[in-house]
Amino acid sequence: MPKYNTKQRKMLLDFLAGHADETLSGREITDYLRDEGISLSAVYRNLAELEREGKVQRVARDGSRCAYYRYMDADECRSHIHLSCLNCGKTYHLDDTSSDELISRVASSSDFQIDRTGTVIRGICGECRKK
Amino acid sequence: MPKYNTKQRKMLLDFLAGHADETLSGREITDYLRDEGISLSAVYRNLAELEREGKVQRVARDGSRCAYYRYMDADECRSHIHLSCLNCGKTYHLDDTSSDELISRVASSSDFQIDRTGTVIRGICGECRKK
DNA sequence: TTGCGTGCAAAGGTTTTGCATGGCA
DNA sequence: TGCCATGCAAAACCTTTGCACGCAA
Repeated sequence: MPKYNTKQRKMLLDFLAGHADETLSGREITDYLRDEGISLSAVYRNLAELEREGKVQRVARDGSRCAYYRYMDADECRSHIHLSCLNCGKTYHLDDTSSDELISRVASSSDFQIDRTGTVIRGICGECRKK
Repeated sequence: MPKYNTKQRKMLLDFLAGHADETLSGREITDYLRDEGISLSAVYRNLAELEREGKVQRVARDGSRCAYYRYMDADECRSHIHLSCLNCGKTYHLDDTSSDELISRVASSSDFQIDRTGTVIRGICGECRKK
């Protein structure tokens, strides 16, 4: 938990809040915000801090070399499983009932306890499939 | 597809076959095999080739900066979903029936088409939970 | 013998870190 | 004012690439 609420931290949180459910790299975030006055290292340090606080989730994309960050603005994100579109990068939420069902089904058939917040199911979303 | 079957490629395939269902980084693999005579770049080049051939899957682990590689020795790996233990790193296989069910359930409740081979569900396996 | 694959070293890209400075409390 | 967080640059790290040599066919 930081002691000072700096202008950089504010602008980063602002930006992330406006881009919830998207996954962005440190580079991408900095590119968006550089003009407003934040350095690459400040972005990384703040993201690391936010991750520790549980407000940001660091996710890995298979093809890519760098890490991506996802903002979790509400507690709702902690209770259900996330679906990430391989095409557009957007995050979708599997509703609680389905999440519960999925978890208990896997638990009973394979003796495996799914990590709710940690797993990201990959695939193609309905939007992208239409195209 | 390579033209020559070099000693390095053979030893890599041998090693991977003996470590199926584990996820290993390029560095780790090289550390195991360096004494037998293979360089880091040869490991990476062969892994890239094997990935193109579909024999190796490159997976990203959330915490880590580097890529991990998983050997898929049989076609069975292409039909079902994988479960990866966050504690021991081992890969488990969700049986076909459960995989199908899971996929169709998510498809109908969220209009989301799961990528069978691409998604890795994270959690804790039965073995590790006992401890 | 031919030319592909290797080893080495250097380059490339991402993330972290050290240190002096500036800004929040 | 005190000291935390920033910016900059350098370092650390993983991966890719260029080039000359060695080895598989």
